Amino acid sequence: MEKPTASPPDEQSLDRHAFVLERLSNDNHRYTTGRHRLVDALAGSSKPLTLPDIVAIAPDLAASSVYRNLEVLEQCGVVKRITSGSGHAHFELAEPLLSHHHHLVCVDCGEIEDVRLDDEVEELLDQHLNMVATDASFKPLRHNLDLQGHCEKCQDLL
Amino acid sequence: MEKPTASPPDEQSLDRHAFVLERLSNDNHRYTTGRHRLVDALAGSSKPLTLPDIVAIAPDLAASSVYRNLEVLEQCGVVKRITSGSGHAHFELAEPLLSHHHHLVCVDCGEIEDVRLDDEVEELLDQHLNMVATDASFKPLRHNLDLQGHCEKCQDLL
DNA sequence: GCAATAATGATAATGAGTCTCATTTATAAT
DNA sequence: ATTATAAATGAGACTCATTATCATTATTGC
Repeated sequence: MEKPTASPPDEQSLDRHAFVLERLSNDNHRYTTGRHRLVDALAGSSKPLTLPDIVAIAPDLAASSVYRNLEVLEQCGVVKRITSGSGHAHFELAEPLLSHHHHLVCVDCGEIEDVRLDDEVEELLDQHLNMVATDASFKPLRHNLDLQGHCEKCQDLL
Repeated sequence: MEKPTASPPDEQSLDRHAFVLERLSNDNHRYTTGRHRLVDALAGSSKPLTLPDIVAIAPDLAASSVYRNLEVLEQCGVVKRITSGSGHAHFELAEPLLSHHHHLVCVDCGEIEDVRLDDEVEELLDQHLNMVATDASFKPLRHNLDLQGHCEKCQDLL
């Protein structure tokens, strides 16, 4: 066989997998097919996914392995965990793989959507956050900003 | 006896309790001594508290009742729940009782501290968030912003 | 005071996430 | 290639924060 991959490896996914491989290797981890599939599932979605979402997309992945791998990938900086409180955590690709953005969190159904802010706003925000962090002797790593409210779907259900 | 309260009821706490009473009454709930104690515990701390924190401060409160009352108070808009992912949720008084602020979340020990941003930054942020929400047909209720990093205490442990 | 109703608290139940461990798979060395 | 070494897998047991249950107790309206 030549290359009967289900999804043709476009340039983007090549870059992505190269990046993931490097991050994993740096920490003496292997880029197994299970992890590959997990990354593909996350990359294939425009929204952050829960564990049931992931298993629904890739039913042959074992839940326990997915949880373990999400943790490994999170520590390597490949995956970001979003804990909005209601039930399951959500997961998405981390910042170098997905550009910096924030979330619209629906308080009704728990779904999460991505949004991006203007660079100038983001920059101003960062400056001020660094200021207040310094005042508190706090060493900042990253910031999270989310907007809670009602998503379009849940507004219709009224 | 006249007024042998442990903490003398200053003006602030009178206001606070009047506010809580109104919010509870509006929803046909009673402002019992247990709920009073819970509000006092939250009001007496400069940081958001976990359930173990609360029970440590007021050991005569039953955990199950505290959880139940936190939920009731949350729905009445008196308490705000903060879920940072690591173990216990944190709780603090909600916005009308505590001025608008954000959080420094320590990724090592999980402690949460309050920070306030300049009004102008906050306003600009709100404007932009409303804009992107409108674009996504999303009805915003509130925003959360937190800075993750290492708190002063945990930096010393290196 | 006397219903009617809500709150309490001890305990059981839930469920998302983690741990275990025997088996499988991938890397490294010879 | 073959083996030796180490990591990954997957099924299920387990944890533990949070919720639900329910009999008892407290509070409010009449």
